[in-house]
Amino acid sequence: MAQSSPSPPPSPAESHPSPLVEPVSLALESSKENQQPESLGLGLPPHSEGGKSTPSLMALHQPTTPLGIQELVAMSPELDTYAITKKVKEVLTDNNLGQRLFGESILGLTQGSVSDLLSRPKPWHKLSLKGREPFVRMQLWLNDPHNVDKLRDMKKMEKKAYLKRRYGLLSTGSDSDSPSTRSECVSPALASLDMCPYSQVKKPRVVLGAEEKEALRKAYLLEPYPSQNTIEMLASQLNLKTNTVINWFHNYRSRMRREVLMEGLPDNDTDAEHHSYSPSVTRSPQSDGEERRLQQPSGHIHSSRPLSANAALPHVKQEAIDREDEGEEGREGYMRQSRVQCFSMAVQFPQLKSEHEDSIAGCREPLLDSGKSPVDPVSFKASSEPCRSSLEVSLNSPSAASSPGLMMSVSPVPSSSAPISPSLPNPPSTSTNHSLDPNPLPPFQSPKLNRSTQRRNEKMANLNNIIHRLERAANREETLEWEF
DNA sequence: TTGGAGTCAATATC
DNA sequence: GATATTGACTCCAA
Repeated sequence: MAQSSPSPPPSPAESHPSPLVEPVSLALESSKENQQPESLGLGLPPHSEGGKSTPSLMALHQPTTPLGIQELVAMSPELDTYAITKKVKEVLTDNNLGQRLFGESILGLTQGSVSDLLSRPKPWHKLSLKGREPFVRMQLWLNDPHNVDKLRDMKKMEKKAYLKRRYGLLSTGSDSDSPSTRSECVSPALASLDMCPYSQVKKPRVVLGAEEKEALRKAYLLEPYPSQNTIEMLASQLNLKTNTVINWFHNYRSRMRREVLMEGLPDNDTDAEHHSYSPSVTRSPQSDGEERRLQQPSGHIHSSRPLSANAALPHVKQEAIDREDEGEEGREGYMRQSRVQCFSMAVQFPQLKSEHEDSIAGCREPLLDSGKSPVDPVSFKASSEPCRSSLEVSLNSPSAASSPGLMMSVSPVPSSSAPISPSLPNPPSTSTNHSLDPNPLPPFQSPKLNRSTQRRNEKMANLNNIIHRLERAANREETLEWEF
């Protein structure tokens, strides 16, 4: 915090992420001095509420507003999170203002969170109320004509405070606003010297090695939702705590899900092509919602009842479209298409199976190349879910050739979880046996789109490979040994 | 109890 | 030094 006692955040009652990061009262406060009502609104899109001020916005114009940010969020019309983050980044960059300052002063978030938000904003409709809060704050801030000035002032004050602290002009205990203060205190060096009270509570951060991550990714490909048993085995094989493995799976699912949400964004400067989530290096084409809906109702997509292709695909398409979120036609349409395409490819799999009974070795390679192109985690649940409870995974490190030393023995249940329908109508611009072809599409798109498509297809191929293997195992009741 | 969402904060990278 | 990544954590809902 730049100020030792910034004015209280708009909603004192609600949770602030950290005592260290208390936002100033942002635009709410600014309304006291700049009574420019139209500039303080949330930037209502024309379609929302007829473009008129909502009660929340009206309240914003009153300095004594009793409304907290949560109320504002609850009453806020849909905001374009991408546009907001884009604009915020622009303003911050143009004015040489850092994410940390902005986050702590305006959003009440730490730098890492701000970075995350700015580079990977979720669509508004995918956000919880709490998740929308920062975007409302950003919008309010953007609408404040003096936003930059205020932030600059804070920057100056923060610098002053820092210098004072640094040169002992201020008692060290008097302000805890700067993260640097704390980080100094908890630096490993100090911690190890027991010079800091925090050292007694702070655990050293676990840093997973590349091999461990790789192994976890591969395990994830097999079981995105591993059983306790699997987790424990993974943990012991990798010499990690079970909690670490659990956390890793949580985080990975969550982050992959978010990557999926980013898929098909319009070409703002957070172009989906350019900020892929590193753990996966690539992204997945399906969303969480899709994942769930595909495994839902009467079961899974892997119905044991043979479905006619012609019946299945339109149904799936319709379902995907029906449940797809309203609005954002461009993005969503794009995502929709890829999801449907991916799904339809997945359902085609049984057909492929017969064509590639002996292709396990061949299939393995793309799977193992997960650093390059892991399968869509999100969609994977849909595909793997039926097998989930039936996958017995055992790890035998010594026998594995690759470095993490992991081997899984997969013993799926018999065919109740098995395959779906055979041939489906081919999605446009894909070939009939594309699922094992890493680059099935002709380069008919722009280089950027083409790369994206290729990547997506690789992922689809991987997904199908996995499904293929699971299906085979299920059908043959055989045990597959999956090498890591 | 489990999983998703959101976040912190240490660390890595630019 | 600023930003990105990521393991860990809290909260909440099912």
